Amino acid sequence: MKKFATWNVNSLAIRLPQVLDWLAAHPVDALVLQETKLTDDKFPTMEIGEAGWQVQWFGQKTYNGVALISRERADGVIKNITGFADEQARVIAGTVGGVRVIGGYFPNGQAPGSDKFAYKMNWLTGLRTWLADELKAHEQLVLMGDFNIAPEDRDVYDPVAWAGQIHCTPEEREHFQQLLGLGLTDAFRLFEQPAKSWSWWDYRNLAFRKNQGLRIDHILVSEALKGRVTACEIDKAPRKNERPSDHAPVIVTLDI
DNA sequence: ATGCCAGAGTAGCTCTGA
Repeated sequence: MKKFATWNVNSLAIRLPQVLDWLAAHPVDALVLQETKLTDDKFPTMEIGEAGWQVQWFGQKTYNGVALISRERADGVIKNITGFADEQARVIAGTVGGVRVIGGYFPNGQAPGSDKFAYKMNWLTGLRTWLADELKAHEQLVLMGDFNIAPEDRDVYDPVAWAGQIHCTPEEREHFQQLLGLGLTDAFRLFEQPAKSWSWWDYRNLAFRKNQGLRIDHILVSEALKGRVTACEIDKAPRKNERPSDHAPVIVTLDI
């Protein structure tokens, strides 16, 4: 049995103690982090290593930044999307125990029609092109991260208000479907899930207390792993911490 | 119609996030 997880921590400098606590309680094979918001020289390599974990990291100043924490050392580590030139640190990939683990912090996109939205579309195309090659090279693959896409209306607390808004545009949802078209499966939807399951809640408006959120953090698995998924859950517990990230971790369990 | 909250850096405000 293997477990993999993803968590947008919204600053690892702030959230490191919570990440170490979470790992101690959830001994996963690999955890990918997004929005570390740290330059590589400031990454807490020591603290993570002392807790008994291997780690690969790829960051920049102020924004973005990703990491791959694993029990076994990750091989074949790649940073960002091969073939897609990018100033922003958004992807880290590595092979852990024979499984290709890809962690991504997908662009936010800000608003349809903006430059940032155009960047998001180009980035998604670049990701898909590269992923096709990764899937050819690695039969067992998990793509995890903050996709910044709510795939369907049931992934949105108020789909009428959010219709056509960022994370919910037809263009973004089409890109999500094209990722599935590569042979990937949304592990969360392999199971019956509670209605109103979200992975992100706005810090404002008491959104968590009112359970007003979006499901934008996902775990997609390759064909070879699809039949091996035994569970996929969102862990809301860390969102109840005193100083939480606005995102919750998502965990997948595989019978491999 | 807008901002709410949170984090980081150019700092005592602006930018970005979702």
